Formats: sequence, C-alpha cells, structure tokens
Amino acid sequence: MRHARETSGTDTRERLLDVAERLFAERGYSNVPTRTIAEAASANTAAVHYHFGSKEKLLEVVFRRRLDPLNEERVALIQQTVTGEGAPNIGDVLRAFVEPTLRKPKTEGERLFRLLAGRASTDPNPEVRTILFEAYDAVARAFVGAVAEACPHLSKQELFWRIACVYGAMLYIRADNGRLQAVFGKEFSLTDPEGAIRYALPFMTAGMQASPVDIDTSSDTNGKD
Amino acid sequence: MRHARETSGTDTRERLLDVAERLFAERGYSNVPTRTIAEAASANTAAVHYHFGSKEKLLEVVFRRRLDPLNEERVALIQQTVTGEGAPNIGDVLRAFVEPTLRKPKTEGERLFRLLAGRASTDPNPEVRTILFEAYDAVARAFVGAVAEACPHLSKQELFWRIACVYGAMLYIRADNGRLQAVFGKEFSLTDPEGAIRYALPFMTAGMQASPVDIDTSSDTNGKD
DNA sequence: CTTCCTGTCAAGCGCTTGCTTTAATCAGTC
DNA sequence: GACTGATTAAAGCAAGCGCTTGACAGGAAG
Repeated sequence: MRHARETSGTDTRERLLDVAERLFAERGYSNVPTRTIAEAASANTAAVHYHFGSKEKLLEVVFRRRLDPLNEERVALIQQTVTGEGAPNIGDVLRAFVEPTLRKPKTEGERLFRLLAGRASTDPNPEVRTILFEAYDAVARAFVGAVAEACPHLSKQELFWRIACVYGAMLYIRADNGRLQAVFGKEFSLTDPEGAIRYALPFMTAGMQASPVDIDTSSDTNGKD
Repeated sequence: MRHARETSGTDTRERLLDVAERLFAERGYSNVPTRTIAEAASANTAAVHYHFGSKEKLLEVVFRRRLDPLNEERVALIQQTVTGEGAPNIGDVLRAFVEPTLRKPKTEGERLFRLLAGRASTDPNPEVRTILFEAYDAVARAFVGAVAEACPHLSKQELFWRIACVYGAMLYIRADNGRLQAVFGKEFSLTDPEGAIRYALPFMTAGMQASPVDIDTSSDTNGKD
C-alpha cells in the first residue's frame, strides 16, 4: 500500500487539475503559464511535469476527467431515443444531446469546465483541437445518426447545416462571452441554469422541424453513408 | 507631398496587416509572435511597432479595417427593415443581420477574416475581448432592437436566449472548427458560400418564430427598456 | 550641398516560457 | 534505523517573447 501517494500525492495532483481548469477557463490555455498554475495550487512548477508530463497532457487530463463521463451519459441517452419503434422524436434526441451539457452545474468545477469547453471549441491551437476532436467524436457520431433517423426528410446537406446551428447555439451558451449581456443587462445571463433548457432547446427543436429547403431528396444526397 | 510614404511605406503596412490577419486566423492571436508576422511579410520586427505601436494595436487595426465597413452595412440594412409601417418581418431582420457576415467572401482576405472573427469571439484574452466589444456594440443594439419590434410577443428573457442561439449559429459557421466536417465528410464545409444563407437562415427564422415558452407577457419582463 | 523626415534594418535588452536537474523529504518496510 | 520508492523543493537552462535602440538610406525642401 502507498498511503503517501493516495493522500498527499493525489492531493497535489487534484489541486493542480482544479486550478488548471479554472485558469484555462478564465484566461485560455495559451495565456496561462505552468508557473501560475503551480503557484495558485501551492505547488512547485516541477509538480506539473511530474504528475502530467507536459502542459499539453495536463490539459488533456483536465478535459478527460469531466468529458468522458459526460459524453458517455449523452451517448447512452441518445441511444435510448433510437431504440424504440419507428423514427425517434427530434425533440427527444435534441434534449438527450443538449441537457447533460447545459443543465445546472453541480459544482463550481463543473461550471468552470462548461466555460472552458465552450471557449476551447474554437481554439485554433493544434494541441487543443486534437484533444477535443478525440473526446467528442463518439457523441458527435451518435447524435448525427439519431438526428438523421429522426429527420429522414432532410437532405444530408440540410442535416449538416442544421446540426451546425445546434452546435453553435450550445457553444455560444457555454462560452458565455458576455457580449449579449452587455446589451441586455446584468440580470440576463447565459449561465442561468434553467434558461438554457427552457428557452434554447425549443429554439433548436423549431429550427430542426422547419420545413426543408431542398424539396425532393431523390436518392443521392440523403441519409447517412 | 510624401510619395515615399504612400508607396513603399503603406506597402509594408498593408502587407503586415494581410499577414497578421492570416496568421491570427489560422493560429490564434496569442500563438503568433510578432517576429513570425514580420518574417512572413518580408519586413523587420521593428516595422510592426513602427507602424502600429504594439501587437495589440495591430490586432485592433486588423479588425477595424474589415469590421467597421461591414457593421455599418449591417446597421443600415437592419434599419431598412424597421422603417416600414407596422412590425418588421423577423425573416428580413435576420437576413439583414446575417447575410453580410456569411455571404460569399469576395477576396481571400475576407475569407480569412471571417475565420478570425469567428474564432476570436470566444477568446478570453482581455485585449481581444475589448476590441470586439467595442466593434460589435452598435450592430448588436440595432439588431436586438429590431428583433424586439419584430417579435413583440416574446418576453425579454426569451428574446435574450433566442438571440443567443442566432449568435451561436453564426459564430460556429464562421469559426469553422472542422469537427462536424470530420463526421459528415470532406464534401461538407461551413465555408460553402451558398449553404450558410440557404440552410442556416431558415433554421434561425424557424427558431425565432417558434411559439413562445412564456405564455403571457403581462408587463414586467417584456420589451426593451 | 545641406537639412530634414519617413521608413527600414541588425542587434539586443529584459523578461517569461516550458521543462529539467539535483537534492531533499516523507511514510512505510525490513 | 538504514533502505526504498513516491513526492516535493530550489535553482537554472535554452529558447522565445514584445519591444527598443541607434545607425542609416533616400527622396523632399531649403
């Protein structure tokens, strides 16, 4: 048994993860030196590299820690909507995809991670991109598949663009850049735990249910490959 | 007369702007050293500071150069939809807001700037945020006002969330993070000049036209203040 | 020609970056 | 009570950062 490792050892590790999560969310991956993370976690700079190997690996663990359980839940919920008879309901599919991501955060850490995940989604840094590509791939495929089943009347082109709009709405709500708040006033906030499900989900559902632009989907562009 | 300044002088300045626009779009503001910009523009590092003063000011000029004329056009188009009698049509308002931003780029520079503008919109860097806040404020207010007039049946809360969804869709299309493309295949692209207007605009319009969640808007939360 | 001004250049300053090194610490084991 | 392996601490390295410097080219103005 290594009691030392499981108390003080993992302690520092967890503290580094929590602090990195917060600082990456608040300032962005590229703008946070490992020194700052270490100091804020009352640890030594070397501890970052001892526990994680590099700044990039640290970011990966920060993401995986929250994202893997979250996305597993989303995939499971999406699959529930598909298993019934006939085409799944698009509203149900959307809710399964959106709700775990936008519901009220249970901890401060979850709140900060939501911010981080939103902001990192448009980060051009290859290190960040690679991590997110891999972490989101499974949910993305499950979601696109379910939407295609729920909306068989939509061409693949139309599916692509509508799903992009859904992605965008989610991203914007999570990233919370504060620009709309500057127009509407402080009492309006995208971090409002109820609002996202209450108001944004109906918007997305209505968008997906809009009558198709492409009139006929003879055979070539429709359906998943 | 200073012929020298208006030929070789502005030449280097323009080259620096073009290169900075490209590199900021491709790699992100924080990940591009002024040295790299200067080299790619066949100029000296000092030229960046001679012409612009600082890296931050360079970014500001990069943004203003494209954004000011673009946003002036958008404000003008939005005001056209409001000047008629009665409530403006929400589809017209959306088109006025969205089209100048998502239509086919006339030059490679416009294409790159569209990418940059999308990606920078969630950048937590205070330098970037400040520039964007100021540059977008006028359009944002004009748009929110016009949408409120076009949708008088929506509570301010609902307005806030629906407009956030519209913003998100636009942002995601511009930022083009390539994640959906990885699922759908290379032949699908958010940079497709026609698709954004053809498919995304109807999605947004349907979302805005969805029946309101808040049943009655007695007096307290509705309308603009 | 001299003087001036604008723009360019090589060099480098002071500082920060991610990461490494070397040595010390600590708990548990024999 | 020395040994062992996991962890922490202090110091520093090589590279990179934004920005400044001082010299200088060359056309415009006197």
